[in-house]
Amino acid sequence: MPELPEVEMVRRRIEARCLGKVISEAKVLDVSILDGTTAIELRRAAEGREVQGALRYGKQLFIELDDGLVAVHLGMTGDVLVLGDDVSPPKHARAWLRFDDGDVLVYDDPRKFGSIGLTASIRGFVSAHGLGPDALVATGRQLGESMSRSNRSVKSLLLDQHVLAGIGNLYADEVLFQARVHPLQPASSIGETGARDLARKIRTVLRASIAVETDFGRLPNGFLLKEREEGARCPRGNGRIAMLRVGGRSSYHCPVCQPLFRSMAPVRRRGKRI
DNA sequence: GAGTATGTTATATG
DNA sequence: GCATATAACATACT
Repeated sequence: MPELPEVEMVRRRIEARCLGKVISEAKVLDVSILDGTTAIELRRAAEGREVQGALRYGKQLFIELDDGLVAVHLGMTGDVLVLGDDVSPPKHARAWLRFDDGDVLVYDDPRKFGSIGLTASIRGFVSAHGLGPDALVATGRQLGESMSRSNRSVKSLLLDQHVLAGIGNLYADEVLFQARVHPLQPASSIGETGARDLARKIRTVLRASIAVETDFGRLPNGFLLKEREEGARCPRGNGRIAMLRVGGRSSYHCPVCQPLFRSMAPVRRRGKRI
């Protein structure tokens, strides 16, 4: 489910359905999803409060209450549903907020990699977690700065939330395909121009997905996500899609469109002499 | 049973 | 201590 565009969809859902509602009951069904808080604390923070906003930073979601924010991370399989009183909750509901009008906001998460916590401010949360700039607003300069001083592969950097917040495995592949960059290309070889182009492609790809409500089938032609599997035809007609592992994650790419250029000298660390 | 999965982080390694 | 790579987390599905 959840990379930046999917989280943005959830944010919009909450904004559309929950704004101005007062929480009558906050219930935690599985405490293992709580991060840095307890069920008691969450109740105290939420019950009787009004939902004033739904915000997002990278993949992180925030439900703004009168006094503080509920921080929700969807992990790998998390989702937030807003259901009527009469609808039975999904099988893997882990927590819910019931509103005074009977609607229920349900946090559903089969694999329980997600989390729910409390925070006083987004600024504080972002700095405490060391998150990089949100992928939708990150500049080429910011990206180039991080890339230039890393010996890692460009894909590992795109996935690193300390560098850039919001890109996950699927969108990383799409961005690299659009930019015609091989996932294993050393980040330090990307250069200023390359980083500017990557930053542009990141915005294009994320916006395109949000525009089709993350329904990959409705993406325009030319998007890898429409058919991201080994042996599929390259969307540009240049060959077959191949898969390799980068940092333990499957990485689909077109070896023809995205050749690997070997390679440049690694970044020299401080203090090293030849 | 084996292998895979949209994420993060603790732990290991050099 | 730092940069980087890998294992582990829990569950469902092919």
